[in-house]
Amino acid sequence: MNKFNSISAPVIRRLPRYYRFLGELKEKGVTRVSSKELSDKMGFTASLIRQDLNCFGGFGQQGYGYSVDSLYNEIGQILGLEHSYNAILLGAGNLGRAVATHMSFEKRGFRLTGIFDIDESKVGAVIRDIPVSHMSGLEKFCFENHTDAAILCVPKSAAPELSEKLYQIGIRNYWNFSHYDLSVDHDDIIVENVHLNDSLMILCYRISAGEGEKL
Amino acid sequence: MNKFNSISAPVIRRLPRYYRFLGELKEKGVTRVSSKELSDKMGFTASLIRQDLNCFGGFGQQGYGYSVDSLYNEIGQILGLEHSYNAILLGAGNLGRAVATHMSFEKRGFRLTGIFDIDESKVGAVIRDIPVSHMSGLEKFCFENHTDAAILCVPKSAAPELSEKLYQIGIRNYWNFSHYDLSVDHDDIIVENVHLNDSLMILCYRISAGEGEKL
DNA sequence: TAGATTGTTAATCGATTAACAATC
DNA sequence: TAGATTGTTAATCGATTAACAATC
Repeated sequence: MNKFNSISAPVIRRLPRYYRFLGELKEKGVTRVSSKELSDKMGFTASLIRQDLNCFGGFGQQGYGYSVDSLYNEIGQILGLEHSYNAILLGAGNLGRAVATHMSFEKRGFRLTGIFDIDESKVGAVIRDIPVSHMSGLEKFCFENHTDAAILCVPKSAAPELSEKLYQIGIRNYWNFSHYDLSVDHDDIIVENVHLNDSLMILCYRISAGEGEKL
Repeated sequence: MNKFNSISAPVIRRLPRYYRFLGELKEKGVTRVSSKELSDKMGFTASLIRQDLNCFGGFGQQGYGYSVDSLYNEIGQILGLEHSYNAILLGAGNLGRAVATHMSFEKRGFRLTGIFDIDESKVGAVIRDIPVSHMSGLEKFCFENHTDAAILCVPKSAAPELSEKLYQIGIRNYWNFSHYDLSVDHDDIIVENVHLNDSLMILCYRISAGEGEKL
């Protein structure tokens, strides 16, 4: 419950995109940028960009534009990337392993502290310096190691029971790759869903509908 | 360019969710459902549900509700899941392998026909009955095998050049896991993005902002 | 028939765009 | 100073919700 509480969802969803484009400009050595230039690059209107950025404060300078470097940093701060939230991964199958090895958690405000699977044959394998533990040790682990968030890479069938367990343990933040809708059971949790099936079906729809525009 | 051309993006993005919940009801043996019941389950208002479904036709029956089975089938049809679009996977790293092994392409309107990687050491490996080919054979493959869509699981740095090549070959539909913005270069393509970094940063923001509501 | 629930129109709400005064 | 570009208010647009007549 801080000062950003009232920021609307569409604005928040655009922040990572700003962050990405500003990062690219930064790498190229660009030091200043106007909302008009960002607009051309990113495909948002300049007006929208100014509105969005102004939700958080006047980062620009009239007649000049925005400093790429400081705007990049500001957005990083707004996103909270300086945090280091402890996250555990549930499910060390293909998807879980890919997520564990593929993501730069440290650059996104997280730290991967534990990996759990129910399959004995996976226990002991080491992914990114972290050994896979058996699910039975989950409770003890969370008791001994403060855990901020859980990454759910388990099959849909395993999700209801597991998520209830995680909730009982006290975890309230979830990055959810399972196709189960966590928010059905509790409404005092934060869930960010990655529904790959849904995404693929939307692509299918758009191809089928012969639609060429962006969605 | 068909009759669904005018359906708005928010409606389309909700369709897979309807499909998912109706599938669950179907499995449970439920045969009819009212917009009110769906509303309670899914967290959309009953009004929104009726509006959404009516974009595509009057599937319901006044005083009765909707037939779970036929509504499920209708939405499947609207999504175009009966298609079998040929898709190739570019990049056989952790993420690519996870996507290849994890997804039920056939249930979502696709068929995985080829896997390509630039890394010689990955060539020859077999993922889901499909051998990984070297990227150099991409053009020939697409020439000989009709290809509808490309799944991009390559690093951001490789994406601009590769996507340009794919565009030249004639591919216009993309499921994009790379962090590169494909739509920057061409606007006559369909891109469905899965930006895992963005998703993780949004979770970080929401935890940091202490926001408990759904986004 | 009476009750229930849709399909659909109208009202509201919120997000985006346009415009422009402030100011660097 | 003059030109450029922001911050911010007002106008527009679109999506969601509410209401209710149609009808099963």
